[in-house]
Formats: sequence, structure tokens, C-alpha cells
Amino acid sequence: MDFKLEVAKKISSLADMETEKAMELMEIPPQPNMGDYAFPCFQLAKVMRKSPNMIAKDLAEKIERDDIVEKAEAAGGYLNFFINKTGFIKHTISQILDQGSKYGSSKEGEGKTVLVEFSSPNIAKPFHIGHLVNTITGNAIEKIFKHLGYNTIKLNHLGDYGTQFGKLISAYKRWGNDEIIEKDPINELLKIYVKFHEEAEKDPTLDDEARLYFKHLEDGESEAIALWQKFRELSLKEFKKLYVDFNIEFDSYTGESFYSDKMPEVVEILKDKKLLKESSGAQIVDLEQFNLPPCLILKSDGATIYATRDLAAAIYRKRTYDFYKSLYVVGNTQALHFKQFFSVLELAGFEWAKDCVHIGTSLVKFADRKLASRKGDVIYAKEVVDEAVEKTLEIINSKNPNLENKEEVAKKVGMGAIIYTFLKNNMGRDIVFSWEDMLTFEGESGPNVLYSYVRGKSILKKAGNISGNADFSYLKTEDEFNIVKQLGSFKETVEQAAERYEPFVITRYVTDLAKAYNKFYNSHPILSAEEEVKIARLALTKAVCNVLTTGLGLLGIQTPESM
RNA sequence: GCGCUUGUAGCUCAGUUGGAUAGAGCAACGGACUUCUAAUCCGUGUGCCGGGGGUUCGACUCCCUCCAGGCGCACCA
Repeated sequence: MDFKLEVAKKISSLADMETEKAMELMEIPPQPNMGDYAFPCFQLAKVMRKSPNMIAKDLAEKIERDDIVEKAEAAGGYLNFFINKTGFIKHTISQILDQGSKYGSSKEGEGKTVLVEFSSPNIAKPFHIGHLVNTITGNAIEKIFKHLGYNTIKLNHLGDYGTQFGKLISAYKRWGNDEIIEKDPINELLKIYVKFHEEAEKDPTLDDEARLYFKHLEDGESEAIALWQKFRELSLKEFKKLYVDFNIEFDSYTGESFYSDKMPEVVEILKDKKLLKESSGAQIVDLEQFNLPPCLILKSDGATIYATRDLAAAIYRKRTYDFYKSLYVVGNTQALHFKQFFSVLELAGFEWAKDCVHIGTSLVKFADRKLASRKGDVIYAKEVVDEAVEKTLEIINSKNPNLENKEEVAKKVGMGAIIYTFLKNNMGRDIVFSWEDMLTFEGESGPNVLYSYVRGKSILKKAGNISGNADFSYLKTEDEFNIVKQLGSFKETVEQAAERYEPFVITRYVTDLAKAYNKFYNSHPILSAEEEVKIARLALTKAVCNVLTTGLGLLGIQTPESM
């Protein structure tokens, strides 16, 4: 039973309005003492040609009291509903305890496949903080859609192709040392790659050599392929360490190289549709009708480019997965590229182009470049994780030195802090990175939410097995009702997060829920309350912990049992 | 120059499709641990919602314009 829907039905039956329309219009009053739901009568005023005030008053008189609505009163042009608290509390908590981790899920996604492309690091390049933001965001998006019943597929579109691999092969053959590379593959490969660039400035024949090696790679020459595979595997092994830390498993690691033989078809399709045009020796698709700059398909030397690869990948994915939606979680800075590439798909007659969505993740900037990193001008993902876990361990040692599995807990909490920080605000803004913000564990922070959870868990543990059913009429305080109201809006919250492609909606939700529970926790005893009250409050606590776990889980944050 | 995006409290940010007195955290000050983990809670105040027009019963929200920051504008990805 959905209380909001029931109220909407009542309005619908009394006023000349569809239930759905009433649902849309209904809001939550700014002050809790004004009611639980509010229906604005301003739109009705036009149709009924009466003042909103009058309409609200008329309706208020006609609304009958029952186990849904306790009372309805007119205020200004609003009709404010006070729902039957006991009924609502009982219904909500029972539902949560019944459904467990399924609470807030839905069937809207049944039978629909959603692809989520994210992370996509470049082979032999370090995984920096920008990749981390992207990885964390994509992971949350995927989990949110999965919770709504969609069949989700996680794609890691590795940057494993391109002329830079010719350079890397050349560099490796000159200066590569397997022993050092085995130890620290990515940094060492990066080092020789950088050295190659330096040397190539002095000696341009190196670039010719690199081009040759890339040609070998394209032609499938065995030595080049073997080296490329080696670089790829070593890098992937490193990346996977981080994915394991964050508990992320991809369904596919087919990167750019996978599509290298699928691009001629794209060019053929575009030719057939007469979309290709020559411009300064290159082949482009004109996008003037979309008010966009042209999309480059073939370079003037006839080679393909990233747009070509993305087109090939999109077509391949549609054939392979027949997706309902294909989400590209990629940095905001590439917005134009995606607009162009989606427009080309549309021009080529693929009606599913509208199902492709670019989710632009925030750009990470530094507040103070000097303090940006201990090592150089980029911050590595590993550096951030290590720092957060270490800081967490320090705090545990000072606040709860006898805790078991300190390391394990520190990892969960520290990484939770990072995820929380990155998914705290909407993606429209840049993230200004500062160690201070990242390692603040008070107020609106991941550890704070986890702390609320852990305290609840601790109470449940101490209570042991409770016999008998809870009588929710014992939950009489305002603080308790506020928690339940919060609990009841979880499903809407998940749906909104999916609709907006914004995980921060969930972050705010768990924060508010934790806040409501903390307030209650601080002023009402649970274990020492009278038996009936205690049982009811324990059920409430269990429901809160349940929803916190689920909500945090959607963000990719794991909950420790104690901290 | 063009396009996208952001501008809300000292700082970091929320503000659902236009709605009631614009809200949180941090920072500052004061208070609450013999009581379920004080990484918590309670209290104190601050806003020409970037500026100016317009639309309407009503605008932080929609439209126009200007200002400021960020990002992007084909042979890198």
C-alpha cells in the first residue's frame, strides 16, 4: 500500500482530476506540523473558477477519516493531509522487514538490459583520481538500475589501442627491464614511455620506428602482439587490485582494440547512407543540422579515430545485448564528442541512438596545486585509498582501540569515506579535491552514516533474539515518526536517482536517514525502555539498519558490523 | 568568437514538475557522556538566491540580456 497514492485517489474522487495528476501535484509541506502531504489547489482554481482557498476548504470538509487519513485541513490554497501515523508506521516497517534487501526495488526494469560503460583506464597509464571518480560513479549508477530490476551489464572500455602502443613497444625494446616492470608495471612502463618522448624530440627517427611497430601490431605480427598482450595483462592485473578493493566486477573488458576490425563496416554504412564528406583530406559527417561541429570519421591518412571506434562499439553492443539503454559514464569534458557521435548514429538511421546517454562525471581539480600530491602533479587512486584507510585506522585506534579486525573495518570505512565524498554532490560541478575534505569524518560524511548504522547494529546485537510481534502503536514520538517517513520514501529516492542519473540523491537520502536516527538515538532509550516500547523500537532500528545497508550498498559502500 | 556548464550563508553544497517562513554540513560560540559506541546530539545567526528586464495569482526554479568562473571547439582519446 502506498499512502501517497491512497491520498491521491481520495482527491481524485472528490475533485475532477485524474489520480495520476493528483499524484504529480502532491508535495510535502515545508513544516512537519503542517501535515504529511499537501495538495495545492491552484490549478483546480482555474477550472472550477473558485478561489484556491475555497476549494481547499470544501475538499477538507468532504475528506473522510479512515485508517489512511487522520485528518485533512485547508491552509492557504493548500489541502494538507495528516496521515494515520500508526497505520503508516506499521505498514512501512513491516514491509522493510519482510522485503529485506529487496526493499525499494521495483519491476520497472524487468526484461530490459542497461549497459553501463565506466572506468575505462588506459593501458600502461596510471589510474588517477579522475578515473576513480568515474569508476565510483559508474558503479553506483549500475547498482541503482539493478535495484530497479534492470538487467545491467558493466563494460570496461579499456584504452588498449592506438599509436602510443607502437611507441611503448619501441621504448620497451630499447630500455625495458622485465624485473623492474614485473614489480611495478604501470609506473615503469610509464617511465620508459615518457623517456621515449624525450628521446624522440632529439631523434625523430624514433617516431618512425614507433609507427612501424604499430603497423606490426595492426598486421598481427606475432612479436608486437605478444608485447602488447603483455602490457595489457600487466596493467589489467594492477587495475583489478583496485576493483577488488571497491568490490567491482566487470562483465566485459573488451576495449578499443576489440573493435579495430569492426570499423570498416561503420565506414561502409556511412558511405551507403551518403553521410561521409571530404574535408581537408579527411572523411567527416556533417552535423550542421544539429548545430554541432562535424564529426571526424577517417583521418586524412585514412586511419580511424575514436569516434569511429565508438560507433563500431555502439553498433556491436546493440547487436550483442539489444540494450534498452546504453549509458556512457565518461568525464564531462567529453560531452561534445558524445553529442556528435550520438547524432551520427541518428543520421545513420539507428533509431536506438536516443537510448544512448552520456553521463558526464565531474572534473577533479586541485584547490592548491602545491599540496595536490606528495609525488607530483597527479594524485593516484591508490594514494587516496591508502591515505583514507590509514587515517581511519588512526581514528579507530584512538576511539575504539579494542575493536577486532581493525584493518578490515578501516578499509571499509576509509573507502566509504572516499565514495561518499565523490558522490555527495551533483555531477554538474567540478570536484575541488582537498585532502582535508576527503579525510573529514564528521558531519556529512561516509563514516558518520556508517557510525549511525553501527550503533543501531550494536543495539540489535545486545538485544539478542526478540520474541513476539512488535506493536507499533508504541512508537509515539515525533522523532520516531520522522524516521519512518524517511524510510517510506526510499523507493521514490532510488527511482529519482535513476531518472536523473545522479547517485548523490541516494547519498543525501542515507545522510538524512542517519541524521533522523541519530536524533532519535540521542534522546530516547531503546534497550532500557519498557518491554513493548523496546520491541517496537528494536523493529524500527532493524528497519533503519536494513535500509541504510541497502542505500549505502547502492553507492558501493560496504557496512562494517562495528567500528 | 561559438557551444556546453556553474554562480544560493564566511567555506562546501541541497533546494523534486514554478508554490507556503530559501535549508544542511563545516567554521565560531554555548550546552549534553555514572545511561544502548560523543565519528553523535541540542542551542545561537548570517542571505540584494551573480546583476538587470520579462512571463504569472505566485520565480532560486521558466524566457531574454549582461557579468564572472570552469570545460570544450576535427586528424590525441
